[in-house]
Amino acid sequence: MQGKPATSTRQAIHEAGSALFRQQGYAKTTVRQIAAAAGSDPALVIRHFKSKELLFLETMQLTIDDEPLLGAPLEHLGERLIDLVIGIDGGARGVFLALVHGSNEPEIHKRLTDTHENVLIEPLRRRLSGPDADIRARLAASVVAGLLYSLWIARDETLLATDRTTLVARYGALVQHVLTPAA
Amino acid sequence: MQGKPATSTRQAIHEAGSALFRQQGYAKTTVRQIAAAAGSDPALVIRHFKSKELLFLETMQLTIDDEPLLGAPLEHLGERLIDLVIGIDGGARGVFLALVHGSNEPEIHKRLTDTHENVLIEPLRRRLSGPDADIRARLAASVVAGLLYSLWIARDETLLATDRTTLVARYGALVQHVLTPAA
DNA sequence: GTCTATATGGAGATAGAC
DNA sequence: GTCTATCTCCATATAGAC
Repeated sequence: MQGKPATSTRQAIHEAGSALFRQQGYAKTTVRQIAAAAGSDPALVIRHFKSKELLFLETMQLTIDDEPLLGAPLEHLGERLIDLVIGIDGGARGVFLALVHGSNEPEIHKRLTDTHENVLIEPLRRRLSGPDADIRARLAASVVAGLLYSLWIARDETLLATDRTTLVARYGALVQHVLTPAA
Repeated sequence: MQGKPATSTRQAIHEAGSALFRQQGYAKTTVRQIAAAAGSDPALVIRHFKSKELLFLETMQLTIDDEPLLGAPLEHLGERLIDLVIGIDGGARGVFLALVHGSNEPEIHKRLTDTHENVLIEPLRRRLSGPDADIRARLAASVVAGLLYSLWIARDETLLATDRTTLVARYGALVQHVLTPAA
């Protein structure tokens, strides 16, 4: 593995790190494992990314595709968001869990907080108006995060086995309820 | 520290471990730190508790005082629960966070799942009736967990700074909404 | 850019004298 | 029951030859 161009090695490390962090989390993943999985060695990992933590922060990023939310009618925003969130693929779920489990580390915690703000709160707030738009967006984000907590962190087997349509309808109605300003 | 009775040493280790796990989490707390804080040594920690993990599981336990919930009128259950949960003291909060952060470890994850079931879901289900009592209790537990997530895990500064009464009223109404059977 | 070898500093757990 | 000394294993990160 000597003649490999730099960009390839860097990318191989990036991909190996991303996969291992998602599967095992920050603490249990070692620089040696990443190097082995990338067909490289520990020194290269550090040389390319400065430290294990920086590699983690570079690979563990979550974004959301706004469009389904921006395009949805206001009165179906709750259902739409829950549908989006339940449909999140395994990769993004791994990133979320890695951030949560690793958030003992201050830098990782900061990333988790920013992600909560950018992925959940901000897209909602953009669709709301009125004096308490901000607090309503934050409360709704809490409710959505609660579902993620139950499904992925605590792993409530009953909810995991519940029909998706039911969950979207019932939980979505709840989110809708916080989003709607008091009459 | 030679003449100390066994029960004292054991208890000192128990207390030191409990405090350190709550403050620093599982991964960052070492057996050596626990021993030092207890005025003892690493060998005694293992001798008394078999392993670091078993000491963690023995010290990191959460329970809830049911009475305020059992005594509350059904139509104020939501508010009552949110009031209870927001008032949780720093010690219990530390235990919760240690369980969440440590839940990469299978045994710790099991403890977190059990705690979710026993502390949130079960007390609610006991107050509900009807065919979908179970699912309503689980959805309500999700909503409550969402608040814990926002306040303690993601640490939404705006929500943390929000007046307790407002939070109890608004978020409690939401919980109440899931708890109430569809008309 | 790459990789071998190593520096440096821990960790959890155990053996065995007191 | 207690503690000293140590075993064994592993980590992140770096130095320096190619």
